Amino acid sequence: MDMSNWEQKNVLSELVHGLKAAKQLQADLGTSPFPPPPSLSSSYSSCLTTEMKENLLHQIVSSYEKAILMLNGPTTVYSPTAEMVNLAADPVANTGKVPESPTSINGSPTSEEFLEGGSKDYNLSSKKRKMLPKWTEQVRISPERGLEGPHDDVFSWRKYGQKDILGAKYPRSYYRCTFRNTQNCCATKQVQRSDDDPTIFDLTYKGTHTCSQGIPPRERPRDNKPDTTLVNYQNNLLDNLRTNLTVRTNGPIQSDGFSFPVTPPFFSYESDFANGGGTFGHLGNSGPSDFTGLISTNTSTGSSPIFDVDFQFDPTAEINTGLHTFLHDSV
DNA sequence: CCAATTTGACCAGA
DNA sequence: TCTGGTCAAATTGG
Repeated sequence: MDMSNWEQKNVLSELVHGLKAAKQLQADLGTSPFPPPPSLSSSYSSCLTTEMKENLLHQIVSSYEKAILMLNGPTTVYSPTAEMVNLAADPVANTGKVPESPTSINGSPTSEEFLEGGSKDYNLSSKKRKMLPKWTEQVRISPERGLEGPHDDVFSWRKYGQKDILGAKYPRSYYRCTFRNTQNCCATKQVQRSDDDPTIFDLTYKGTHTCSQGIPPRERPRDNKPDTTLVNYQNNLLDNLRTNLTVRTNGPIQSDGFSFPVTPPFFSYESDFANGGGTFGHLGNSGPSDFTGLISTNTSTGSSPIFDVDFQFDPTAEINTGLHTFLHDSV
């Protein structure tokens, strides 16, 4: 893998950021054998709010996610140019004290974004534009669901607008997180039906969920019993993925495996596409996969390949993912 | 009654 | 001024 200096710097930046957040959390928990670095000591009064701790956790996990993704190669359906969105113009969207946690998605956000974290850096960036990660994906509705659209994923969204877009056949719908007001969650998404293929929807997500949806039930004391809440959560995710998802890739397909994120979560594919499909496992676990999937090629479209993806969770498997925005069960 | 959706108005950036 | 994005009052639905 030949990485450019730019990529190396980004990976390094991610890891440094994750480490920084981890140390801050560690210090707050009082488990650090070392005093906090001077650069952080000013905010080290060991009085982080739960919200701040969760935010730090978010940062840690997403930093690792991004670093891994970068190392795993740039193949993605997301915009490779790190489209960042300035939502500072929306006063309501930025009333929260705790900024949006960086996403796990490969929006290639710059380090500037991370400076918005729950540390003292937050104040340093007060003059900077509030940046939220943005990424897009394409989802094709399945025939049995009709044309109602892929409007339900694992998050609950509330529609707040619809707009006719110049040059587009279909209007664009605007959704925000249901818990925006109650939990200060600034995640939004836009849904736009494709002009070319009405069964395909372009989804544009902005920001990640900081609400309880984005942070699933915390790990319980280990009693060897499966966390049913978590299993339900998995199944919910599974159902939605199964029902809605077809992933469209933009880049050329390599026969020796490729990876792309499907939001959520990310998968590593190792399959023989020349034979029309294969299986894949959850990326990033050294142990058994949390879930597996089946890919079959869909030949109905010509040059742009569409793969039908079927997911299967192993309900007995312990969730251990650092690669999923809302499966933060680790740490 | 409450929550979600609809839809015209409003606003900011290009 | 045009366009995309958001607001918020009115409406709908459970």
